[in-house]
Amino acid sequence: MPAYRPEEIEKKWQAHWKQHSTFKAANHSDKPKYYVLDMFPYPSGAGLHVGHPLGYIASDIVTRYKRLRGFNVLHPMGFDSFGLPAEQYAIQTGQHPALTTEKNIETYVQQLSSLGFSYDWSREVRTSDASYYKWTQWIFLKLFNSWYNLDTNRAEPLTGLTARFAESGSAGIRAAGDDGDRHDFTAGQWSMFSEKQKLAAVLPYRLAYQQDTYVNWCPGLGTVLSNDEVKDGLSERGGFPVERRLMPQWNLRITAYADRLLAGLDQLDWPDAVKEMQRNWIGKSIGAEVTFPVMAGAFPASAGNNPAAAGSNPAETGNNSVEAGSNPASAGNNPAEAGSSSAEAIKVYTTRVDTIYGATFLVLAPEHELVDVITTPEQRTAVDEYIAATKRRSERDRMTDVKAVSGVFTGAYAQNPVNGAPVPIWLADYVLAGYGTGAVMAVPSGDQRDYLFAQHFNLPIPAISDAQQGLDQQADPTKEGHYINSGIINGLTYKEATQKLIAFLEEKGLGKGKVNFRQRDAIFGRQRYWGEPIPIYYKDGTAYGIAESDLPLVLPEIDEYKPTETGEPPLGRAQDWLYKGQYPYELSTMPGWAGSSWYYLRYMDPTNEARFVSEEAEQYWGSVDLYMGGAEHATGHLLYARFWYLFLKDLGLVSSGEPFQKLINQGMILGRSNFVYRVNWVVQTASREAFDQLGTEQIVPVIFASKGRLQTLSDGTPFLYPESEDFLQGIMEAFQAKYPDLTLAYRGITPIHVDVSLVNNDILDTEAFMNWREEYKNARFMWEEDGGNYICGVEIEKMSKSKYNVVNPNILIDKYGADALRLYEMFLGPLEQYKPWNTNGISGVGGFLKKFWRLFHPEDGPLALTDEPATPAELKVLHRAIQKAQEDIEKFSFNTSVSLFMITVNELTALKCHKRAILEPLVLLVSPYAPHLAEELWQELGHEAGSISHASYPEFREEFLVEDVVTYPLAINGKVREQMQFAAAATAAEIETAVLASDFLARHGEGKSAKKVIVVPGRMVNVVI
RNA sequence: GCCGGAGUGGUGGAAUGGUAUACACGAGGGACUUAAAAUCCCUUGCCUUCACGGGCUUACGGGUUCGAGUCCCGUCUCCGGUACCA
Repeated sequence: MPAYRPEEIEKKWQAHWKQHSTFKAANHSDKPKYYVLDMFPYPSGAGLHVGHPLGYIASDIVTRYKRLRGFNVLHPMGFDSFGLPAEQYAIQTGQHPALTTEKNIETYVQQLSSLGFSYDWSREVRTSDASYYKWTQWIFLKLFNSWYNLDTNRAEPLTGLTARFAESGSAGIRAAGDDGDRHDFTAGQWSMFSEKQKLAAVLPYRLAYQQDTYVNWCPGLGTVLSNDEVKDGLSERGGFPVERRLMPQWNLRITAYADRLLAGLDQLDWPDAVKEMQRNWIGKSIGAEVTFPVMAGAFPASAGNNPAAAGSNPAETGNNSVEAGSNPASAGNNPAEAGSSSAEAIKVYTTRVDTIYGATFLVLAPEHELVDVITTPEQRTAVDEYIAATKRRSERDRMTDVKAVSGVFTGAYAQNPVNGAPVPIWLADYVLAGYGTGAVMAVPSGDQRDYLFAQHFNLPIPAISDAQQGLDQQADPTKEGHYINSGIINGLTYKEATQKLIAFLEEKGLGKGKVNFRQRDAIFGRQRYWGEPIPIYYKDGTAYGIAESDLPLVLPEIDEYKPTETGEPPLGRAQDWLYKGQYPYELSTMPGWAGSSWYYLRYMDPTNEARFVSEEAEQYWGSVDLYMGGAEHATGHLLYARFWYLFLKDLGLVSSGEPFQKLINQGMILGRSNFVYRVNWVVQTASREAFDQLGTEQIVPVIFASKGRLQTLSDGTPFLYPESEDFLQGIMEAFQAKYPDLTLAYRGITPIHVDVSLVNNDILDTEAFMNWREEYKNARFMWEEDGGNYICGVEIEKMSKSKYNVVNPNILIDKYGADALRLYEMFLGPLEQYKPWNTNGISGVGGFLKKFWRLFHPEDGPLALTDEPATPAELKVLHRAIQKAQEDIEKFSFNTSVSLFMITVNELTALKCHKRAILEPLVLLVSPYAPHLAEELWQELGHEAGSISHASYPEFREEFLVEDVVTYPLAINGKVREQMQFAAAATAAEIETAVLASDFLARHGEGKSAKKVIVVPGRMVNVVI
């Protein structure tokens, strides 16, 4: 083969690999194992753009490198093939989502194959295949039939729990979850329960449980969404508004694992950013739960509509008062006498129990269950109105409107448990029903939100610490100093006070230390069609798991993919879809993250029909050694997958501690958008008649101004240079001549995205542009003043179809080859960094590949290598390359490896080296990056076809790098002035003597003498004067 | 606000505390060619000088050090995440 022809050799080797299953991995081997995993894609209709393969290329390089280093590597690929877009498309077109999905997967497989990835395709999984989701459903049933025992700190089968119920009732059982949902019973009562009652009693213990839950309901999509599927109050897919709604939902008790998910992060080799995001998401906080008893009876201060209006107005004692008397109890009407304790009590959660003496009011979430009970008749109307108003405000409003203070007084008072002071109870939507107890003790001097609230409603803001400052301006949450106005903790420090208060509250039974998590249980149902059916049926209104032997529960065919007329999920349309012919199935399906939470396990043993993965395969492959994927999955997929893994581990079904040992987030490749600048016109008619006469013809000239014709204001508004406006004058005059009844006026410039394929080096192909859009076919251009080109504007944005900046890898592969594309994507910059795409640079790596080829095929002739022994200079080039290529790949620095290869080839070209002894090892070095080229050359070198994939990496030998002579930079006070050569063996003292003996100082020392000489052996010499 | 990360030529970027700007793109000049493509050679951080050379430069201001793009303190800007979380 003469010249380098990627289009020929790449097809040849891709076919060879496929035919010979070159990359098939065995589940048994004497070699050490290595598992390289890519986050599997959702097969969208748009196919891959150049940004998608970045991570796949990097992981493929590691895979091929590890094979050369003697590992048995598992490197699979599959498809996360359940999902919303296929279903939305199905609703519009009636086409079954399975068909679109199948078609899209075909495109993906074709695109991935054309990049030369070394996947073991025999292990491909698809989450929408019944043979796969059978096991997703099976894991769900395991969750359904398990509970979390806090005494053993792990999940256990439900059978153990019911056995304990039968023996000793519910007493003494500590289970993860909310005890408030459960009821106490004795063994005797349990034995008297009906089956239905037993199941109802067990339900709140299950790890997969059904409960009325506040959900993110998205009317636009007709389904609920998880928190990580909602961005800024809109659905991530489609951008529809999302609202809060109370609905019965399936949940997974991920909160049982919060502590273990948090602790496990410490051992993982993951990016700090991702670990930190997971920590924040789990949101562990250590604090205390404190009980404030509600005061019963008509309370004098509640006579008015607002406590501030009543005679005992606490605010009158001063917003900034530091007197103990700022407590309403000391005001005129002493409520402590009027009210006595009632049966009700409000539990608050606080991380700052030390500030409790500064708690001058309580705030409940509007959804709090006691609101109805405690609201006084006088306040009833105001409270009802406030609750209604809160409901009307969508989640979105609440988020964009954070600063606005709103709230309402309930008329009720509670008693501060540490000093008996009555504190008014308010409602406000800044308190969230879903966190802590849904109630807070407000400490306006220590918390800014409480401060703003107190200020707005004129409530007192007493200081509680001698270190607090600026309370007339804002809250001061300091933990420094000593407490004041604080009863039993006066004079104490933060630590002392916290301990003393918790002890005091625990003794009185009014509080206890408590750990809280921000994380909620994961809502597991979606009211959609294209997902795994939840394997639950209903008998007499009670949920039962279907028998494992009846799995998979196959997704039924339906006529339309929309909700039913009665508002049930699409599965409600399925005809005769009943368990055992009589019991209705659960109609919601699993969320998108169900199938992706365990797919990496299925790859280990993808066709096993008896088990989700065989014990042997699971134990052989263990956990994933390298997981490559996008940072957008930091708190979704990566958390859920860890949760499922810990659960499976509790049941003894998997053997490692964590599923993904090392994680790398490849950075996003951004698009480089091009803009043209259209001149805007306004046409004014003299009369209505003049306008009517025009008809429909296009009369406004379409003019585009080149970038050099524009200036941009600091806010980004573009406008024409005045001299360029003269250009428009002629056009306006010509227009005037043609349409005397009309006037044409210039009204600024609008930048418009232009397809990047019509642009080269920011120069617009104006011919192609005019053919691009019908309305541009008569466009005129204001060229650059000098060159006569049309220069486009540039912006770096996310790649997307609507911005016309998507670059299709297929086109680049056709033009430059897959090896060039692989190299170029790696060459762009550090893997983890966000970086813009610029197709222009690819010619550089294209040139490199040709040069590399010419080392073997001089003048693009036939293979012509000599068997001459290599010179020291050539060996040095080779072994430096071996050393550095290894180092770079081990630290995932692929961009520097590519430039290393370029330097190496440049140097060998300069040395006119065509020696087998040098070039054969070089083929191995390059093979992970440019596998097709390497295969071709390897075969030409006389090796068996395809054998390079399992050859051995060349061995680095230090001795070839040893130099006899080292060139040292000589510096004066850190500034390099000259170079000098020394024998490699020279000692620091010898070098110092030689430098001082030379005329170096005389020439650069400004007549001063050396104070000190620093010699760094092998590095440099610095003379201090 | 809080938590991460990043600021180096016209551009993407390189640099275990030790010669800043490797490698590549782009640009300019030249060779080959009827021409173009392809290929090859030279120049290319800024200022100064006919030249040799000299000075300056890693967002900005300080500091540590014989020596700082790299470490420390402060400021600014950009990107990502997250938030009435009590």
